[in-house]
Amino acid sequence: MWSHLKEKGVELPKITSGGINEKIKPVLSEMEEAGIRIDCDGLSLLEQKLNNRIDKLEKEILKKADCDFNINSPSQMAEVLFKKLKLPVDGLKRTKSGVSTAAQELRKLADQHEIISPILEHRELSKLVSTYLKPLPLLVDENSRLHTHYGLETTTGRLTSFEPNLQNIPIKGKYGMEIRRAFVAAPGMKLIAADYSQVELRVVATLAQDKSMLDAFTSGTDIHAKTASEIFHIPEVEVTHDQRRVAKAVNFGIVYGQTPFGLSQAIGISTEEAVKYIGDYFAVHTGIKEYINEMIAKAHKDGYVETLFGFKRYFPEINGRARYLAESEERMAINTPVQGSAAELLKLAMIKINSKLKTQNSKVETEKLARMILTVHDELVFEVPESRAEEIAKIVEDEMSSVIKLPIPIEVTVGVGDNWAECK
DNA sequence: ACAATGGTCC
DNA sequence: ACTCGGACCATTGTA
Repeated sequence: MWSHLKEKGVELPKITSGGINEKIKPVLSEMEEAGIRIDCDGLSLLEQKLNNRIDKLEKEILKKADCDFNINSPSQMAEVLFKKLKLPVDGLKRTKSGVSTAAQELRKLADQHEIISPILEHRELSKLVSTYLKPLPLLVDENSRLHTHYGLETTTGRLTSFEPNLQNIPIKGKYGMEIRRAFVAAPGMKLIAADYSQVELRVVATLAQDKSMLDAFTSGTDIHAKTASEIFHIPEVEVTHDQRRVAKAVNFGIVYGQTPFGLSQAIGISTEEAVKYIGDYFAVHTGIKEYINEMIAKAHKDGYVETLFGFKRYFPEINGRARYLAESEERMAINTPVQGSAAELLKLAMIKINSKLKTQNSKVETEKLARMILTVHDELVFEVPESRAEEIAKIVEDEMSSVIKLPIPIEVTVGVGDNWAECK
């Protein structure tokens, strides 16, 4: 499907998507076995701290509601907010059972009642405690190491992580980094974190042969700033923080098969504005527009699309009468080659790096092994002897950025530290 | 045991 | 009326 890209400078190794999956299985097993060391005391200290705050917030919320109810229950929360306190429901999303109390909706009510702010903070903190701080320490082995399990059964070719899921460890917010600080290197070792920057946008630029995007990545410009200059019709140097934020959402949306409504919801603008931004975007990015049309056409005609390495995803409903299902599958047809090819790049890099590390490790004693211990979609984490950290960081960076030859650079950011948060 | 709701990540 | 890709997991409430 993508063989024509060869003339444009894309060189694929002799491996198929299925071949990659067979080759990565032993790599994943090794990573599962290796695990990652957790500072349980650190987590439990943070848990206590958050629990104290949660207690205070709970008292505050119940007092402001002037009744007793279960804050963790969306239905009871809706009852209190919209029946007892009579907060306005217009413009709020609804669920099957009533008015939504999702954080995104509650934020719209922040000015209406002082109960909203403590509720949002309570939600945030109780999420961190119940999903991460409490369960993770229960799962460590005798060496304080956490062993996730990796799965290969996704519709796009990405990996999954479960029991526990280590691919959704917090990073944003007030406490995200504090939690990542508890993912530590063993004594005498360092962690290395290496991630691809904007790999999905680089992949779609390549698949679509979109001139504007290829130029941006070749010259190393800030891709979101460039998009902002295109949709706001201003010079790149005049782009404001907020314009860049909007442009970033547009770029993300491209990869997702975005609709004006979806974009408007994502960044809180009107659908009219969203229509304008998307229209102006496609006026410049004709390659992307064509890519989208081609994937939709192919999915309708052949019933599937595929990734760079030939992974196929089928769309059984795309020619059916259910419009919603068909449109949903059209968006998947746009996204799957992008997300799936990016996943294949990372898998191939993992296979190559694992082999390289094996060669390197053959010279050292068991205690000084350099191991790949975690993968999070576009990021790899390693635990390596302190003395070899810089040398191995360089190897990882080189292997990741040269994993296959694209017409544009594949940039990699590498960081070394004593814990995951420090690797930036 | 299961669905609904909500939330974390890329 | 409703909507942008891919996952996993905790809690509540119902069956």
